[in-house]
Amino acid sequence: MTSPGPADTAAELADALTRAMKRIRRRTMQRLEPYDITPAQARALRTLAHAPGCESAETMRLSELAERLHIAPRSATTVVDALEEAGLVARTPDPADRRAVRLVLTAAGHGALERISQVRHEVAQQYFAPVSPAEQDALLRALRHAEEAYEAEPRP
Amino acid sequence: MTSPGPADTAAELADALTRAMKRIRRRTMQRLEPYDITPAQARALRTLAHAPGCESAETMRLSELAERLHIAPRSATTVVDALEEAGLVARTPDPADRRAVRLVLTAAGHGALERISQVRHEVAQQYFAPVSPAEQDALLRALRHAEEAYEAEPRP
DNA sequence: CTTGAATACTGAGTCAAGCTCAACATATTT
DNA sequence: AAATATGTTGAGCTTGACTCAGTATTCAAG
Repeated sequence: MTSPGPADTAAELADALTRAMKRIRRRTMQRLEPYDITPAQARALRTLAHAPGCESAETMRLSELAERLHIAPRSATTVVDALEEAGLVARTPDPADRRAVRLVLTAAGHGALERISQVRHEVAQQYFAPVSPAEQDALLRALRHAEEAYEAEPRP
Repeated sequence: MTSPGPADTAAELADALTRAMKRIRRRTMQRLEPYDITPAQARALRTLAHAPGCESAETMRLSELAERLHIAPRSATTVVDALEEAGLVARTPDPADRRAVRLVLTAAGHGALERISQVRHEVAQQYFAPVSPAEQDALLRALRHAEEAYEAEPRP
């Protein structure tokens, strides 16, 4: 509380980040509501779309989805049930392992995903409009820098 | 996906922000667990501490807390019940308006708050360690810039 | 081939943290 | 005196998770 060193900057950075995220999340949710996409579904869809090494096919196992969402497999079943009922995702058999279920995005699922990222883009663009492109770039680089370091050296 | 214009930067910025916040929140929670402070309680305490014009006394009405937390007054009652039971907050009568309840942090409440901000500082510092102080400053300024603009022109 | 492990589904019951609605007591304001 | 504001309470609902336990199918190793 005496000398405004790097400690304070980092803490204030965390605060500023929190505020920004709150704003952006809140708005995104608001604008996604009309489409009947719940936050949980949006998360699942985005996770499903960012399949790991699968460049070509958006196909993932239920267990893998659970892991990536940090939820229990039992919960993932319920989430996928909802997604399937909404016609956004289909459960298809895995040819290689007939116990497994592969989750594939339907056309509607792709559409929903499209809307989600569209809204995210718009909201973010609007929020960051007052920040100059150069500053935006700097921001992005700094965040990526921190993230890369985090990924490289994860202490759980 | 063709021309990396400002739209993409903003969107990627939102993504990066999301990731950063997730990391920081997750870690902070992990490190706060041993103290039996739930996220909701931490939020309430921090809100209570950042009383608006009250530089000297951390005193706030229940309705004000509800508003600032964006929760219903009914829910705020429950939150404060828990906080009071944990001995972190005390309900005291408002001398000026005897319907009202003023919420004041107890000594334990101040202690908890101290731990919370300590942990936040440490986690943030650790996460942003790979980012140079200059970059951190730039980051902070940019975020504040966006935030100020947001506050100035809120379109609900 | 049998056994054990893995993958997923299901049901039951729990929890946290919100919500609404409705009723109520007490104060304040008009 | 009547209307309004502040807070509390109870009941019941919702979301999005959780655990535990049991089942069916399939796979992999002995």
